[in-house]
Amino acid sequence: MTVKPRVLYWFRTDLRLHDSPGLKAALDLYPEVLYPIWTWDPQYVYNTRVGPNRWQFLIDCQNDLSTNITKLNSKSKLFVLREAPQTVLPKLFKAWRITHLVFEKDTDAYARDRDHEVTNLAKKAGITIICRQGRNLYDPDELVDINGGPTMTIAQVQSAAKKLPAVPRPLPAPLSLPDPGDTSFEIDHSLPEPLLDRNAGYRNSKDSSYMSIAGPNGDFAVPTLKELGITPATTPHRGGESIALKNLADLISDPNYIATFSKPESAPTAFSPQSTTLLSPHLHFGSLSIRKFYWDTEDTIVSFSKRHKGKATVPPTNLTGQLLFRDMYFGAQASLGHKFGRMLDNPKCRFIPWHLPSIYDDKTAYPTKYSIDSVEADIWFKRWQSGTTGFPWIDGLMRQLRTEGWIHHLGRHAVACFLTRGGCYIDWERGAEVFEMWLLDHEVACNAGNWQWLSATAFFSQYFRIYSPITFPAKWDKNGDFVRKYVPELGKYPAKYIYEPWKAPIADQKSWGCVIKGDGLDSDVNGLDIKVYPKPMFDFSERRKICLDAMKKAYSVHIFGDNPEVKDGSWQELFDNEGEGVTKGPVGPGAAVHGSAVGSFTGEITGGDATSISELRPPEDLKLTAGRKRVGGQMKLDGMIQKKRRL
DNA sequence: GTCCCGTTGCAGCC
DNA sequence: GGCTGCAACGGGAC
Repeated sequence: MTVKPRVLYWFRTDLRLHDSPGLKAALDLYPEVLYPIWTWDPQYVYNTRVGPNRWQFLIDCQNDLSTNITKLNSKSKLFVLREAPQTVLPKLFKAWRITHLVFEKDTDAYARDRDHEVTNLAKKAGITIICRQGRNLYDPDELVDINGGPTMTIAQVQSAAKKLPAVPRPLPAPLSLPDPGDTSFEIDHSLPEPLLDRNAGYRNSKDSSYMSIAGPNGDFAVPTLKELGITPATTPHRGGESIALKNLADLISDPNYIATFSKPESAPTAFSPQSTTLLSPHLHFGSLSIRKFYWDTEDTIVSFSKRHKGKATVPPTNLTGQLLFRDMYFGAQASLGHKFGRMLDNPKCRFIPWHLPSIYDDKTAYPTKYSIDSVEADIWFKRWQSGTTGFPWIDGLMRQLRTEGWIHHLGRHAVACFLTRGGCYIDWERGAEVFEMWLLDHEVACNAGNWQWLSATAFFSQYFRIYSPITFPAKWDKNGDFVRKYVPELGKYPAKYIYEPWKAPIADQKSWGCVIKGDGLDSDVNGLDIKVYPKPMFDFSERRKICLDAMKKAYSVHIFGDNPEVKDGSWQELFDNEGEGVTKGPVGPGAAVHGSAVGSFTGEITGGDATSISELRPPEDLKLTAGRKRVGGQMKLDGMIQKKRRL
């Protein structure tokens, strides 16, 4: 007599019912019972840099999926387990007499480690594992095999794709699901190791209910932000398969938009509506299938092309091309693993002696802190993060990112170029950490890849192409509507001064209700009803020149993350910094410290509370690491007096 | 070795 | 809106 399969379907990055190759494989087993589960690991919840907006988006996705599962089977729903998969799954195998564990392939470096461990545990328990690829157009591992290494150009992806099977058509959502079995169980709850709580800045209470495996009511319900003790989300963008499919359908109903889309020509200043699809968060959480996106788009393009010969755009600038870039970054990560997410050991990432370099953990080689080689650079970094650089375009973008969790791709270019090779000369890993915390659509591979691209450390090398925070936005938005929306204190400024308000005469500034003054810490002027917007934190053209020279030098040295000089510190001898030392900070690239040695101070990325635009806090709120205090006209920094720079 | 190209720069000129 | 010079990179095709 054959035993009917009892299946655990483990949802991870596929929070949907449509086009789920994994779910189809599970149903094809004709199981006796099927438990749709999600494991929510407290260790991950506390230790991963994630702001309230992304948690909320995930919770939206889970709630929507749970509702949709119940529609297929009134006894079923998404069973959320609040324990690490590595510990809870073996217990479930036993308690629920499971025969099969089914999940979707995940090539993220950390996910591979986790899945490897889970697979071994399942094997030990005699469980059959079924794993299907549904996260990318092409299986990243196959892409890498065909390419013969990490995919570093879009041409490599396109050429490898030609040799791979066509992208499969999306699968329909199932019409019914088998019953879940008896969900009662008696197992010991494994509490996580002492928690680091990287998101303490977002947490307004220490929850205890969270620490129960099946939730406070024992019903495996999706947790709420309140249960997680996290401040409410501020983003208007909401998650879930239902919303994703509706948004996609709305876009597809405009074939002209779909077929003539060209990313470089889409305005980064557009909001309400934005100029791109804003479907990336759904691709990240899997509430939208990439194959559904691809084929709905491709079919629309083909049909449009028949009617309008030569008018449709093509990859890589068109919509399907955007998906190829996603696969390119996944391919790079699939090949390079953990080291793709950082400079150290990364053979493709150029070494550049940025300010605020990472201090890598000796054991894991992960950056845990950063070295404050230049106090001024740390202040620039915090001002960048908080949207108080004094450059309205940069600040508007960072405030949009912080409150809404999404900014246009070219906006990301602008702020990333500004932080790294085109302004502050700060380590791209600092920027990537902030994006990781705040972006709804944060994808490890795409984030690390794009930051390396923009910092011209990998993928891209024309470092002399620098985005101006003044002329670039003006090209799209002469009137500065974007700035008026996200930097409302400048709302009354005329278009002439909207991107460089410091050039306006003081009397005019006053009459427009906002004076350009200080460094972002000032909140009012003599208690009058006049707002304050900071002076630019540096002379952009001066910094541009300094960065260009420094990049030229770094390119001539030509060493990468896996060069021994990077690890042993002897890279310093290769860089002739002509006196621009560790503590000279204010101008020029600092002689950064990597590996063992540590600068005068160390910093850590912390979350600020995401509030509405009008309530955004100054950079102090983001906990200036070096403990900045106002002392007269000077900044006191843990005993060091740093003369304030004036333009 | 040379040439051409690379999803998304800028300023000045016409 | 399109062109060129800027000072100039790396990889691949030939």
